[in-house]
Amino acid sequence: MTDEIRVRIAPSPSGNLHIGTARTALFNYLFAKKEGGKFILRIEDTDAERTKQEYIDNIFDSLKALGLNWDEGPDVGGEYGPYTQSERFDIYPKYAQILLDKGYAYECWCTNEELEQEKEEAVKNHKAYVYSRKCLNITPEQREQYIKEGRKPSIRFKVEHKELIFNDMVKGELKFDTSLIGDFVIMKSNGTPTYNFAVVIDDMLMKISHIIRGEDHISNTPKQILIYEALGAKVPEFGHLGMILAPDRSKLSKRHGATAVSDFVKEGYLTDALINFVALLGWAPSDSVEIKTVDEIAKDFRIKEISSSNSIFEYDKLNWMNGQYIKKMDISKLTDMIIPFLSDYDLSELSREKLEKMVEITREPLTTLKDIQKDVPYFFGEDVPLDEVKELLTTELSKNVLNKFMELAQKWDFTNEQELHDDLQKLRDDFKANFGYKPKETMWAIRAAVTGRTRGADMVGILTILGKDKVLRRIKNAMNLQVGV
RNA sequence: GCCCCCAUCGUCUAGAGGCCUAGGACAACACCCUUUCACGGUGUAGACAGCGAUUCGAAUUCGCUUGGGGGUACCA
Repeated sequence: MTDEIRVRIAPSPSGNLHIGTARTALFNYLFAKKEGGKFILRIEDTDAERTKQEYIDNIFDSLKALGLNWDEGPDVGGEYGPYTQSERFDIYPKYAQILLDKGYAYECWCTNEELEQEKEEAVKNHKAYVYSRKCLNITPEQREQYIKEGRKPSIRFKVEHKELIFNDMVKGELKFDTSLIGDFVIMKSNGTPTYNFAVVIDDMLMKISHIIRGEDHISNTPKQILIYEALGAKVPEFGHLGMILAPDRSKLSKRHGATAVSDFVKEGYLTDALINFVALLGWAPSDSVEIKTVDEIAKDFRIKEISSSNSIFEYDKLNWMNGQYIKKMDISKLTDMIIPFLSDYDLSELSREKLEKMVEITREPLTTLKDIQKDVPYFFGEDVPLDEVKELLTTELSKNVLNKFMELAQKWDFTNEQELHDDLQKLRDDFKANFGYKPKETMWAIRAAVTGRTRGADMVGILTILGKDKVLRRIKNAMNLQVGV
C-alpha cells in the first residue's frame, strides 16, 4: 500500500467560511504542499436543517480566493468520492453492521427520558456521565417488546476500557482514560450516522493520513481512534491547533464583527493579506520576514513548530499587513479591486488612466480598500464644499497665494506632471523668499481651495487629474469667498 | 461537577538548561524626513502568571496553585 500523504478540510455548510476554518484549511494545505501530499475538500452536510447551497458556494469561493486549491473535492471529483457527505448515506450503515457483527457495537433502545435521568444522576454524584450499558445485554424478549412498542434503536459503540495514548503532531503525547468516555452513539435511531462515526468512515475510505484540525476536536479523537481500531483500519496521525479567540478571549463570533472570510473581503481586506495574517497566528517564519505568500510559507512550514496555544484575533496587525499589500499591489489590479468600493461616485467622470492615477496617489494611507471612500470625494463633481476651510481661505496669505496661483496657472501645462511640480515648487520658493510664507502654508491655501480639505493626496497628482479648467474654477470659487468677507 | 488543552511585552511570537542584562513584528510614544495626512527612517517604553522542586546553573525540566480555553449530545 502507498503511504501517500493525504489531508482534508471538512467544513459543514451551515454558514459562510469562518476565518478559523480558513486557518485550519491553510495549515492542512501548507502541510500537503510541504510534504508533497494531496489536499482534499469534503463537505459535511449531514445536518440538512442547517445546510444551504449559498453556504456551499461561499465555502468554495472563499477557499479559492485565499488560494487554497484542493486536489479532490465535490466539484473536481477524485478517486475516493463522493466528497459530499449527504451523498454517502448508504455507506455508513454497512460499517455499523460490521461493528455490530463483530461485537464492537450494540443496539440501544433507551428513550431520551431514560438517558436524561442517567445524566442527572451523574451530576448529582459529581461523576462524569457514562452511559449505563443498560441495553448491552438485552434479552430477545425484551427486544421484541421494544419493537412492538414502536421504538427504534440507535447503535452504540462499545468502548473498551483502557488507557489510550496517541502522539499529537502539535501537542505531543495525549492520554485518555476511556472508561470515562461511555458507549457513544454511532448511528442515530433515524438511521443517520453521528459526526464521530461519519468522519472516521469517510477519512478511512478517503485514505486520509493526517488529520489537522482545531483543538475543539481533541476529545473526539479517542472515540475516533477506537473506531479505527475496531475496524482494523490504520489510524491516521492527528494534529490539534489552538483556537482563534476574540479580543475578549471568548469564541470569535458575529458579535465581534467579521467572522467569515467573505465578511472581511466586504470590509476591504485583501485575501492575500488575510491568509498571510492568519498564518502568523501560531506559526512564525524562520527568517522573521513576515510578509509572505502562501507558497513561500509552505517551503518554510514545519507542523511541529506550530504553537499549541490559543491566539487572539486583533485587527492592528491585520490592518498594517493589509496596508502593506495595498501599497505593493499592481496599480491596475488594485484599481479593479477598489472600483466596487467607489459606488458613491460617478466613475465615468474620470478616464481609466486618471482613475488609476487617483488610486496611485491615494493608496498610501489606506488600511482597507473601503477607506478610500472618504479620501476621494474631491476628485468628482464640479465644485467642492468649502465650509471646513473657510477660515483658512480668507486669510491674507491665502488671498495672496490664490491670486498669484490664478495668474500663473493660466500658463501652466496641467498634463505635464514634472513641469507642474517645478512650477509649484517655484511658487512656494518665491512666497518664502518674498513674504516668508512657509512652504506648507502656501500649499495649504491651494489644497483648501481645490479640495475643500487641508489634507489629502499629492497636490501635483490632484491637479493633473482634475485638469486646468476644473482647478481654476474651484480656485475662483474660493476667491469669491474672500470678496464676501 | 467531571475530562482535556494552554500559559514569554497590550497583541502575534523567537526561545528546545548556560549564547537571555529575553530577540522580532504590530500597536503606543518621541524625534527625523516632508506640500498636508500618510509612508518611510531612528529611538523609547513594555513580558518569562505565582509558589515549590531538580540542577553548579531554569523562560526552558517536574509538581502544585491560579488564570484562560475546549469538551462533556441520537450537533458538527
